[in-house]
Amino acid sequence: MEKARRKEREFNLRRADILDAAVKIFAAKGFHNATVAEIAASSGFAIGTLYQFFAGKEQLYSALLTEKLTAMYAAIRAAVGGASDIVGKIEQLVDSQFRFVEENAEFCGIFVRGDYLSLSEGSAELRAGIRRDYARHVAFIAEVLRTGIRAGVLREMDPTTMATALTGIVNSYASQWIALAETESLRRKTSSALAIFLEGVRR
Amino acid sequence: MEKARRKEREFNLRRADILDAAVKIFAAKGFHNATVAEIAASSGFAIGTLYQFFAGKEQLYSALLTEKLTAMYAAIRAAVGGASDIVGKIEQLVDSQFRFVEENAEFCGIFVRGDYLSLSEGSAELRAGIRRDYARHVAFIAEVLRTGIRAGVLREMDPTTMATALTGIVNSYASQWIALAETESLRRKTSSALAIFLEGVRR
DNA sequence: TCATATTTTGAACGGCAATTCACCTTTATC
DNA sequence: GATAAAGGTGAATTGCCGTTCAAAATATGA
Repeated sequence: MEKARRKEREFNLRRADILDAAVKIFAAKGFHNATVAEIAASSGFAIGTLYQFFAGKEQLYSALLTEKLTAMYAAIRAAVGGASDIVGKIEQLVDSQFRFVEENAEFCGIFVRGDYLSLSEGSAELRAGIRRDYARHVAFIAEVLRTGIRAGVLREMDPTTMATALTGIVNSYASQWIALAETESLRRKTSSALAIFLEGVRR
Repeated sequence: MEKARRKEREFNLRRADILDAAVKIFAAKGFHNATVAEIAASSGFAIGTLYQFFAGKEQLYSALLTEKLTAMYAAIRAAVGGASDIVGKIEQLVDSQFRFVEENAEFCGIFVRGDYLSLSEGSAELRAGIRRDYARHVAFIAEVLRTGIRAGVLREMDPTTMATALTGIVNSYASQWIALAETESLRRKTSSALAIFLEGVRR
């Protein structure tokens, strides 16, 4: 049936519209202060309609976070995979992360508010999932760094410890940039971040 | 009047008891999922009594955060002030921060939950205050680093940029330590953090 | 000891916002 | 064009806590 195809496409379009409206509102007011009514109004649907797309407010929020973060991690992996030498990979790591933040400033604002995980106790899965994905991301970075150590380019040091430092630096710059709503490109900080980290870990 | 003295002392003791109970509960469940009734029960008072000490739930939470953070920043400044050379100051910075986190693991857990600022829109002051104090802290670190640059020990680079990197590294280690509920001392990471940062910024 | 002031108490109130669902409106099928 | 299915609607329902406040308990002092 060709009908089902179109139906599904339209369903996904509407769903995406809702998510787009939701990002803005969640970023502006946080999970608890955003109301379902507001998201409905902003996306041009009635309250009840949202419940056709998402089982509830938390599921909507959860979908938003999970889908965007998955895309971010994928983009970073792709960028890193594109570079051949370790230093290039580290550069790509920082640069692709900064690029994502710039291109999704509104979404990333959710994390800077300090309340991105203010969920009811019931949905511990989202919390756990986000943590797990983050841990995997750090592990991925550690793996990249490990190859650098093996190759003798980076100094002997626990790669997870190094990866934690690198993500710390990157997140710190990104948070700062979002919090101050700077207009200048965040990527101009790439060289500073790299300079500090690379000199710090290079053999 | 000697009576007033004792009254005040007792008032402060009770107040501290409430805050102690509140830390545990807020750290375990976050601001929204913690109920006033729970905090009251846990501190051994009736609900109504809490309202003699704090005007409301948010004010209680606000007092908790503000007072502890003020103490933390003061402790760090004192530690840094105790060292004479730049490298010593940076060491103290990292070490005193880690010490605070270790000694106040429960409190710091509030920040790692990802919902420490999930407040009603009304109390933007707390949010603003916490941000302002953090910005001041970074500015303080930048000032310390600037002296290191002037002295020719650290490389020429915007000190605020350096400070942002340093706080990023430190926060990253601290968050990791709390999130994983590690039993080993966090301070064993001091040398790694310093190694990376110092090599990264040293001239 | 008793009257008065102070403090404590927790049931009841009230507001808020997520969710539901009976009723429309649109679309599909014959 | 009639009928049915699917999708959309938003007022009403519901449950949840923060907050209040009249009454009870306790402290003060003459």
